[in-house]
Amino acid sequence: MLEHLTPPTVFKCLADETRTRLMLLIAAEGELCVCELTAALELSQPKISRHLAQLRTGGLLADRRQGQWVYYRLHPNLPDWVVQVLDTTLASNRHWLSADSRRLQQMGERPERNALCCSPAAPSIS
Amino acid sequence: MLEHLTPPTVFKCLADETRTRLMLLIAAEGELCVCELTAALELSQPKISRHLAQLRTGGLLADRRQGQWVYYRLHPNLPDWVVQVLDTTLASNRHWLSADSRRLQQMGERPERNALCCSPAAPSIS
DNA sequence: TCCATATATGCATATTTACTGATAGAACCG
DNA sequence: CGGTTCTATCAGTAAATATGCATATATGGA
Repeated sequence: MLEHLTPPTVFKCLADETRTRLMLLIAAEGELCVCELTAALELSQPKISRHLAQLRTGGLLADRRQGQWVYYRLHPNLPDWVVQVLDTTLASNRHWLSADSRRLQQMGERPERNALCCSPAAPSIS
Repeated sequence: MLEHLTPPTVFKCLADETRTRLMLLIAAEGELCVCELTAALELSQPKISRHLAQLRTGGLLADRRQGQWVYYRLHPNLPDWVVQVLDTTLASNRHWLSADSRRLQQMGERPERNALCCSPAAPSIS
């Protein structure tokens, strides 16, 4: 299903500042909901949602709804090389992402994640 | 000089099938001239040249002229994480690149590379 | 100098992609 | 049910990007 994730397909998904920030934040945090991402990136909700939809359609992200919130995580069947690319990029570009990370940490009243029944999402890199 | 190579900037350069193939072939081979790349990808010379120019302008490739040929290699000051991303992608997508590699190997009368005075280009991954 | 080969670029066009604002859908709570 | 919050999508438009063709530039050799 995800085996047609060719290199240019993946890079096209990442070829936008908003989408790169979304992917790296999610790779770093494990799972985030739309409102958290909207707050972290300080962008309009429709804009965030549209880019998330693009990443979901492209097979890079998976989503689950819990109550009123929709949480996004890296797609569980993402090929290893893609995860490696994200981790490598994240590891060397923490400072580039730092403002977003900070806004996320300082965000008040973040929705609480309830444990998943089967497979809790973990960051691909701590 | 290359420190403004942010993740989205790099991914934008790679967000095109032709450019991804060019970058991975060059990463695999070390140094290739325009006519070799044109033969490997079976695309028109202006198209190849234009994409190479874009990669050069973006700071991903460096070029040198030797006689009538212009050779392209990964930019020597490319940040480590970019090289890692390329190597990771190449390692897991050899089959995707195989037709291009084969055409390159089977190409007749490839121009001969003379040794550089200072720093011979080596593949970033063998 | 004239010609052949290799590479780069200008221009017009076509395609893709992103953005804004408005609105629709879904879930929760009283 | 009615209101509120969170998320998704639609329509129209603007902007960025890719392409083909012709042509310009550069090098080497007869």
